[in-house]
This record gives sequence, C-alpha cells and structure tokens, in this order.
Amino acid sequence: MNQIIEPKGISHCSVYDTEQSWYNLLTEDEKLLIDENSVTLVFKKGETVCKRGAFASHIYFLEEGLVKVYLEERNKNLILMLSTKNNLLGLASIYNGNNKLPYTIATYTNSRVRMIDIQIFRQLLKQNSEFSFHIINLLNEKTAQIYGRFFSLTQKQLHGRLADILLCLANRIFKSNTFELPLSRSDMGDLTGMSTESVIRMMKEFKDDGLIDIHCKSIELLDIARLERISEFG
Amino acid sequence: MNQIIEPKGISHCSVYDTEQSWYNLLTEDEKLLIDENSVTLVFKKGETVCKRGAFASHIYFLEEGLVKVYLEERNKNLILMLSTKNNLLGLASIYNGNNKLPYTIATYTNSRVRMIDIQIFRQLLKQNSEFSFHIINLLNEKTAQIYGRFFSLTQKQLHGRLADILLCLANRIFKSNTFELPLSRSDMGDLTGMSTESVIRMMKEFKDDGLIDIHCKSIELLDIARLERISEFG
DNA sequence: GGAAAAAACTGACTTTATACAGTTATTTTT
DNA sequence: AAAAATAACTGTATAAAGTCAGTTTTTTCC
Repeated sequence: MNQIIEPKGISHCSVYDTEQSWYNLLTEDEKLLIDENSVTLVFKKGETVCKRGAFASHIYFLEEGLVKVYLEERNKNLILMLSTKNNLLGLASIYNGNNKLPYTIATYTNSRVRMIDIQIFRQLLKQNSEFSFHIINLLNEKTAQIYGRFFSLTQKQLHGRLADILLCLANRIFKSNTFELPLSRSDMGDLTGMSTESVIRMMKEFKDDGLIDIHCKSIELLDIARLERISEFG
Repeated sequence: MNQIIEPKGISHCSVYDTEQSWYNLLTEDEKLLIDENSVTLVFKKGETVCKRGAFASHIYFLEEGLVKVYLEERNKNLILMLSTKNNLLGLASIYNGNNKLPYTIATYTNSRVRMIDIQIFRQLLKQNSEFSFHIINLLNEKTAQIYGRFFSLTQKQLHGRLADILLCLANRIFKSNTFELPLSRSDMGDLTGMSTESVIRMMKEFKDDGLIDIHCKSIELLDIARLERISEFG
C-alpha cells in the first residue's frame, strides 16, 4: 500500500520538442499580428542563425531543420540544447534586463526559421495570459531538461554522459535506434562536455562492447537496456 | 565608431535575488486570494522544505533565510542555486506535465517560507497576464544564471569554479567581501562540482596565494581583480 | 563543561580525462 | 578526378581531480 516511490533517475536529455500549439492560443487578430511582424528565412547547413551578444530582436520559430543552441568562449563550447522543428527558440531573451542574446544558434541541416519581432511577442505575452501561461510551461519544460543535463555533465563520468546523449538522440531527435548523425565528434564533445578524442575512444569502447554499431556517421543502438544502466550509474 | 564589443565572459553566478514586485502586480482581489490560500511556515537551519519527487503542491516564497535548491541521487549532489530572501521558489513545477517536484529545497539558516497553493498560483497566471509576464522574466533570469553556471562547471577547472563561486557569494548573497559562510566545505563541493577535499585544498591554495583569507567559517576576499581573472581563464 | 559527533583538513595513491603529435579516412573544392 | 581541407582516429604522455585512510579541529548536545 504505502509503497516507497523512488523518483526516477535524473535524466539527461535536453532536446526540446513540442507542438505548434502556442500559435493556436492566439486570437485571429493576434495571429495576424504575428504574421505581419515575422519573416521566414532559410539557412543552409552550418550557418549561424543568431549570435550571443547581439541585440535580441526576434524570437525564432524553427519550422524545419535541426539546430544547436550553444555557448562559446575562448574555444570552449557548450551546447545547451539541440532543437528539432516546431520549436520556439530565443525565448530567454524575452527577459529584457539585458537585451542581448544569451546564446548562439547554428544549423546542422538546411533549416527554415520564422523570425518573430520580439516586441510583438512581448506585447502578446502581456495581453494574452493563456498564451503566456503556455510559454511559461515551455520554459519550465526546457529548464527541467537543462537541470537533467546539468546533473549529467557535472556528476557522471564519460560512459554515463555518452550513454545519456546517445539515448537522447535516439529517443528525442531521430525517434529511431538507427540514425545518421549530423553532428561531428567535436560537437558530440561540446554536447557531453568531453574532448573530441574522448568521444571517439568512448564510442569505440561502446562499439567493442556491443552496445552500439557505428559506420562512420551512421549509428545504431544495439543494447538499449545496458545503455540505460550505464546512463544511470554514471 | 564601429567598435567591436566582445560579449562579457560567461558568468557563473546562480543566486536568485529579486524584489517582491510580483505581488504588487496583482489586483486587491488576487492578493486576497493568495493570502487566503497560503500559509507561512518557519524552518530551522538544515531542514528540508520540499523534496524532489513529491507532488508539487505549492509555490514557495522565501520571506526570510538562505536556502539551497538541489538535486540528489546516489550520494551525488548538485546545488542548482542558492536563494536569499524575497524569492519565489518552486516555479519549475508550474509546468504540470509531470506534477512532481524536480528538486529538493533545504535551509542553511532559520527561514520563513510562505507556501502558496499551486493551483491558485496557476489560476492567477492564467488570468493576469502582467503577472505572468513578470514570472516569465523571473524564469528567464534564472535560466540565464543556470546557463552561466552550467558553462562554469563543465568548461572551467577547479580554480575557475572556486573563484566563480566565491565572487558570487560576495556579490550576490552577502553583498560584502567579508562573510561568514553558512555552507560546509561539502556543500561548496556540491555547488562547484568538486570533491570536499578539492574544495579544501583549493581554498588553502587561494589563501596561500593571498587571494582570500579564511578563519574557519569566516571568509574575506582580498584580491577581487585576480579572482576575476582566475574566473575568466578557467 | 565534557563527551560524542560532525566537519575540516592532510598526504599518498589511483583514476579519469585531456593534450599533443601524429596518421588515416572522408569530404569538399576546383 | 585530383588536390586540399576537414574530420576521424590512435598511442603516448601528462595533468587534473577524486578516493581513501587517517588526524585534527570545531560544533553539538546532554
């Protein structure tokens, strides 16, 4: 009856994937306002969508593509999250205490980004509380994911962190145990907080142990259960 | 004219300190609603205010005291942030996709916490968009701080991380270069992602280098400029 | 005020992970 | 299709940080 429920292991995943439901919370007038004050841009693979330190002028809605949101400083990079299509990005700059972008966004694949005027977005948040409640939920969902990754990267060692990110890629991004990795080994390092060499060695080790299969950029997860155990025990 | 502005170094600090202005954005009726649906509890030093995994039933307003917000798992702890008085805590559980608390909160000093019914809080967010806009800003401010700490803990080494946290304690929490540290060395470890022994060794090193002075729990920062340089160069 | 407990500290050792310096393979460019 | 550039990989050396086992100091509590 009074079963002890241990909270589930702190997850690691920081991929943000929700539906476009925010848009449907707007009135027709508000939708029109967004439409009139936004423009869709196409970015090629590898391009920078926005850069940390620049003035925050837009909220980004990723209509298509895969991007990374990251911090860079003195050739140290940290990928805060990956985002697939149908996600709002740049929400952190709604807070206008400091109206500079807190991170850089760059594409991994050809992408389509709707750039929404940030003042309009702020205005809508102030006037439509159903909408802003939804945005609060999005922010909190993201934060929860960041916490998980924060824990993973600071408390687990290489094995656990790599397992974390492989599971995350399979479950959240590619929704399949077999996928073509658009990230370089160096990006995998920025995502897991380890050096490129360590990523390579660790992945080879996983391969030798029969946990995954790698052919160049193509990755297959073979033993999910064991990867999960590795993730859990760090 | 076209001066190149380098974005300032990624800061580390994750102490959350704002005014009680959220309350003043409510109407009289709404204030009353909060008052009627909240209760103030007193916690002694070292007590747990709420525990990760429990059902999220309240938003916490810290009226007085100093607390840590942290994750714990398998004797690995990570302090997500410290909070001084006049801060809202537990906002992460407004997102009700998973209505469990995502972190544990415990006190460092005797504290007074106003516990606000979470349903009421959600209701107010949904009905008062000025209020929810303010909460969005609070969330974003916090997130920016978490990002900074995330970068610090994953990309800097011990020197940098310790310098970060010492500067943070002085600037944000105690607002003085001399302070009595209520955190144990072990807590400093949980805050900086290092072992207790490393904290001790590193602090001794800082003392030997004339950067700080320590007498037991009392700490004085002697050379802020050099600490900042250490923080910056990791 | 003194015993017990907890926290702070120390030194030796081990593990973990990065750095460096190359080589090989794969893309991209012309 | 060849050349150049980039990315992937390998082995060795080195540094960074943690663990362990113990001592000293400080705090707590009867």
